[in-house]
Amino acid sequence: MSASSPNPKNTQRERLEAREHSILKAATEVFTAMGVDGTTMAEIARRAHIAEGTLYLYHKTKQDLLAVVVQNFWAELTQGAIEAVEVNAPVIEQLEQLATYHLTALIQQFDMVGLTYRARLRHGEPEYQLPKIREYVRIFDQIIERGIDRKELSSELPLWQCRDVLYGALEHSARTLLLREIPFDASVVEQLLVMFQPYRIDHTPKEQADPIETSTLRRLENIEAQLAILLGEKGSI
Amino acid sequence: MSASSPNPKNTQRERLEAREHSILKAATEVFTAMGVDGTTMAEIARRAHIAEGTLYLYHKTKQDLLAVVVQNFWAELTQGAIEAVEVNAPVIEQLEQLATYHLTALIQQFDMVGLTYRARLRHGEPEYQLPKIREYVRIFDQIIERGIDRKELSSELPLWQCRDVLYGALEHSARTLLLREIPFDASVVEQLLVMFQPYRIDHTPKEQADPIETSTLRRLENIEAQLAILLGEKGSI
Amino acid sequence: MSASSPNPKNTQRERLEAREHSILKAATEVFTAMGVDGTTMAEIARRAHIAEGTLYLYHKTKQDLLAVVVQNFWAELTQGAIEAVEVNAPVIEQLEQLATYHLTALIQQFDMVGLTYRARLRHGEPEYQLPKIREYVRIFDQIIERGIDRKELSSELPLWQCRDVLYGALEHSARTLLLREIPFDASVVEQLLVMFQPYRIDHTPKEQADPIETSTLRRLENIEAQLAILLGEKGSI
Amino acid sequence: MSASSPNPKNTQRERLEAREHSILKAATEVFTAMGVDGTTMAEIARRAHIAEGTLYLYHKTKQDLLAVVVQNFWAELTQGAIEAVEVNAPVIEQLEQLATYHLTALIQQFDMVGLTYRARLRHGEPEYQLPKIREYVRIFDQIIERGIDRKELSSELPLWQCRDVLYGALEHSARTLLLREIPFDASVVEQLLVMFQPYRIDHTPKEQADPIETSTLRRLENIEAQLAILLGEKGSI
DNA sequence: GATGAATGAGTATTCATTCAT
DNA sequence: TATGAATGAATACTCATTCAT
Repeated sequence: MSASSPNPKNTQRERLEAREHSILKAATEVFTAMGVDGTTMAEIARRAHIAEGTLYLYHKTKQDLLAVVVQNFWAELTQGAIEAVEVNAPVIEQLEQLATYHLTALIQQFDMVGLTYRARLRHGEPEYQLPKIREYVRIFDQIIERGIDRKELSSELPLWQCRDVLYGALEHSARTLLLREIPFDASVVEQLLVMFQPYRIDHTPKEQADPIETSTLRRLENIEAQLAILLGEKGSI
Repeated sequence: MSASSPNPKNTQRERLEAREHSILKAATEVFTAMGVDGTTMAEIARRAHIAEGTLYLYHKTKQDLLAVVVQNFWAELTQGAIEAVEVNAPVIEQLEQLATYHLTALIQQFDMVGLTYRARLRHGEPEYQLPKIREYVRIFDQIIERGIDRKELSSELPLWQCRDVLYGALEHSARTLLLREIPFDASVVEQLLVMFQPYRIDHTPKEQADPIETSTLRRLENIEAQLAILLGEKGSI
Repeated sequence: MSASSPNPKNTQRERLEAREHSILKAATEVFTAMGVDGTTMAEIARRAHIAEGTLYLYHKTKQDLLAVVVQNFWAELTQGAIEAVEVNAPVIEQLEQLATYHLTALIQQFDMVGLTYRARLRHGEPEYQLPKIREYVRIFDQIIERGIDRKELSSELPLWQCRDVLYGALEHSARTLLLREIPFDASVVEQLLVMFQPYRIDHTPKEQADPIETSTLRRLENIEAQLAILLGEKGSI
Repeated sequence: MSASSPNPKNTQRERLEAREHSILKAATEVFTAMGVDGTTMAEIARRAHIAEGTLYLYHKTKQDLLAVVVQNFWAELTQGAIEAVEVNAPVIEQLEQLATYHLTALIQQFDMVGLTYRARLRHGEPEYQLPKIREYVRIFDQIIERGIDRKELSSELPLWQCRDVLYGALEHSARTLLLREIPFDASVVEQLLVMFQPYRIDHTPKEQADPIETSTLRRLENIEAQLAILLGEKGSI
């Protein structure tokens, strides 16, 4: 690297990255606008200002390209969610922030949801989990964990049941809000937060839980842990 | 056809209906097994034991046939839901029955959910509502209305917000339960019913169930269910 | 079947057969003229006056079509060979007739030899024998068998060694004769027939023809043939 | 390479030759294993450990590379044949040695025969002769010439007819022997050698050929020579 | 109504070849 | 010379839909 050129090697790499980016941009536009079947590799290439063959240097298959587009969406969503949540706020507020962000984002880019389902299909395997979705989902889990750590939430909270309810409800609500052409509705989020009420821990001192009951809980936890091992933790998101 | 036949004119009509039925059956099988893109009109015709051209006497396009298949599914789902709900039970129980039925049915025929989304797409129109789905959704509304009539629920209850949460959560839960190969999980339904608590009008004041205790019981039930799976009763609900 | 139409059912069948025939004709022309790789399904369809898709109703694959074209060639060759051989002539003459016919036919349609090799390739199997070739080859065997039956040939004759020598030599000779633009050369056939001398059972002892004398005559005949070419009768055999 | 190296300039040339050699080796392997169509320049480059573009510095097109590969094969075959033939043995034995060598070699590397035919095709030109094959074929001619010189063979022997029969028969025999999974069969060679019997000159004294006949022969030879000129010696191998 | 042969538009993918570094 | 990223032409095959019997 000579002094006259601060990053000469990058010239090439940067070009490649710029291309990769323009391909992704073009693909996202076309997939979103035309749907998976309506999308042509030729059209993506045209919009990315490259030759059709070049597309295949970056993505082996139309399906692969779709998967990358979708992954990309969830990665950006993750980034946005991280920024939307104030870590120091009460967890119940954090949940509200996450839910609000999720609902808003889905409403704005609902096409990506359809693409996500199409991207999951994989050689007859029933479902192919996109890794980036898992990362996104982790944000919810982290908030709950934080809440339990801070004694704001009961450790009894059934994690994935709540998670499924939250995301499922928000996704579906986004769909119908779009249908009704309503840009956003906070009451949906409110409804959902009710779900967490039973697990909120009031810090005003109250009676200690029954010690016998407590020991029962501990035994239950042991059993559950052992079951999880037996079941191989199959299919957990 | 003998003269003794009570409805000779039906012979012809019956034939048509039988054909229509076999087409629908074949189409449902193929769409479900092969996906929309993997399905060919030729294969449907073969399974229905009719000529390819005949298909088009009954359904103008592949899309239309898909739509009818999907409509049919929701119509049958509606029928099942009506039978699953005991009109005279407390509405909160009716909601539980509906939710349980819905979750169970989706888990068993989740492929139809994917088909439903594909059937909605309509030549660039953003969404094409399938009428039969509306009928299905009405069942929920009717229960709520019944509850308000009977003074069991507050008229403040935000109807469609709750509806979206309920259906969205159940659909998504069905998806992930399938993924985890769990045949059914009642706790999802229970979580959702909490949502209606604020709108319950309790006539006989009674103690609020301890949420922790409740959840403990639920967890016990889940453990039993999972043990059942391990013991080879997989697939039974 | 009404009397007014002698074969009404055939109308349809005949159409199909006519199509099949025109496809084969077109395919043969194009494959022969352009080579396997130079041949396009579109071009074949065009020449056969049918749609491209129709081609696939008759032949599942380009390879399959090629195979049929080649089979067809050998079937016709077989027919011609049967007609060219006089069953009642001395077997040595029959062999000459067969060899002459074979050489002549190959010279006229040598492209088919190349196609034959290309048609043999089959999914990585080293060689895929085309059944019609076997039938063709049987003609040689039958003559030999006939000769042994009639005591004109010794049963010591090594059947397939001689067969390979005969066909291999004729094919290669056809190739080089074409290269030299010589329409036919009887001396090749004569050379080959020498091979059968040791196995001839001569019933009427007679003088062995002087090989030199014979070859002199043959050369004279060739000269005449070549002069004929020079005089513009090129192409006639 | 240090200055003590006796030919420092060769370092560079040697590198080039090593590359050329590794390209040829790689190309031969891939063409042989995958067939012409199954072979990609990329794969050849990979096996030769060079960049794709570099291939084109050594060989202008894929066809050219194929031609070189084939030429190379025939050059090596020529070398082997020269070594296989004992110049001092009786010519009939030399012919046997050549035939045996040829048959053996073809059986071992029969893929090259197919490649040879594919290499001949040249942009619509009917045939494109590979020079190295001519050199190989010359070996046969040399043996015959030697035989005539040594008075072991008659000068009447029709050179190229015999040549075609020999090579054609051997090639075809190799093909079918492979098919029958027979590694080698000497009887094929034996069969072929019978062909030369009529032209063998017995050194036991016998009657002088008819002088008139002789002069006739001489006149014939003159005519043939003149005809050859007229025909332009076109296409002779 | 029923048939099924015919249609032909539509496209992902490959790969020999080029050319800017 | 060497590289390997970029090119883009080229094509077999599918399948929803039509229409002559």
